Amino acid sequence: MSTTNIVNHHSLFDQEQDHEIHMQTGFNIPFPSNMTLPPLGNCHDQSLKGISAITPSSLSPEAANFAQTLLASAVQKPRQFEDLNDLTSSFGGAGQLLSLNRSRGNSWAWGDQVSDCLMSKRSSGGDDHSHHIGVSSTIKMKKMKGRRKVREPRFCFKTMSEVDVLDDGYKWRKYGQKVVKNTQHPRSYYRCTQDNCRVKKRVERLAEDPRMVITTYEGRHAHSPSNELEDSQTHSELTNFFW
DNA sequence: CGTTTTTGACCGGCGC
DNA sequence: GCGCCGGTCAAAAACG
Repeated sequence: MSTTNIVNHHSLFDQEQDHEIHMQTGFNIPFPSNMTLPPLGNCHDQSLKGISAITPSSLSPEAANFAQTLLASAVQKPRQFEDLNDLTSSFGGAGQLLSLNRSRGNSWAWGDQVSDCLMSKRSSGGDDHSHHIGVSSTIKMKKMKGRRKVREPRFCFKTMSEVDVLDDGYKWRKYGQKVVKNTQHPRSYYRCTQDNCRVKKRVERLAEDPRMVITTYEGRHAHSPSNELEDSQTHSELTNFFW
């Protein structure tokens, strides 16, 4: 991952919006200066609706963190991305973040619209290889009875990678694996090992192209990644910028 | 021996 | 209401 030179990152937004984002998300959001607006990518995969990023190779931790931060921010502040149908950024180093794109509405970010997506998906019928991201808001329903459902913001991105689990700087514990219909590859479920951190992520391979990995994050970390990087100090300035 | 993975059971939502 | 399906639990196994 050595030197992911994300120098020159300047915000696409004005300072006021930057500040607002920072207030909302608690994150500083650096935007690469070479971001462009590619044509709108069409993803037929329902699970990719919402926000997704396409990467040609495995993500460097920095790039993955950037993707998380940026996308989480987009989930939080969908309106600010309204003008930007897509975002494209590229990284040097280990991984390249080709494009970040979102479909209108941030469908997967907000629970109200999830059902709509499900219905439209179901109605499409046929041999669509799409598979939805299930409604998982009923966490611990039995234990906490009268607790209201809370929809955590989530986002996903697609990566060309040989390894399933991308190193994003966080520690994850696998808690489940499931074979989803019409796919030959199982879907894995991970939870952040940090105490009191309920962030989950799921990893699966794209049925159409097994070389592609779809990583879906749900929730946002309320802590820094617990990396055991030896030279974390040298990268700390970069890391701190992200987190 | 503490932590993580594996894996079938279980649960709730949804369509029929 | 029933069955399918995806998500989670949890006990046992595997790991280091």
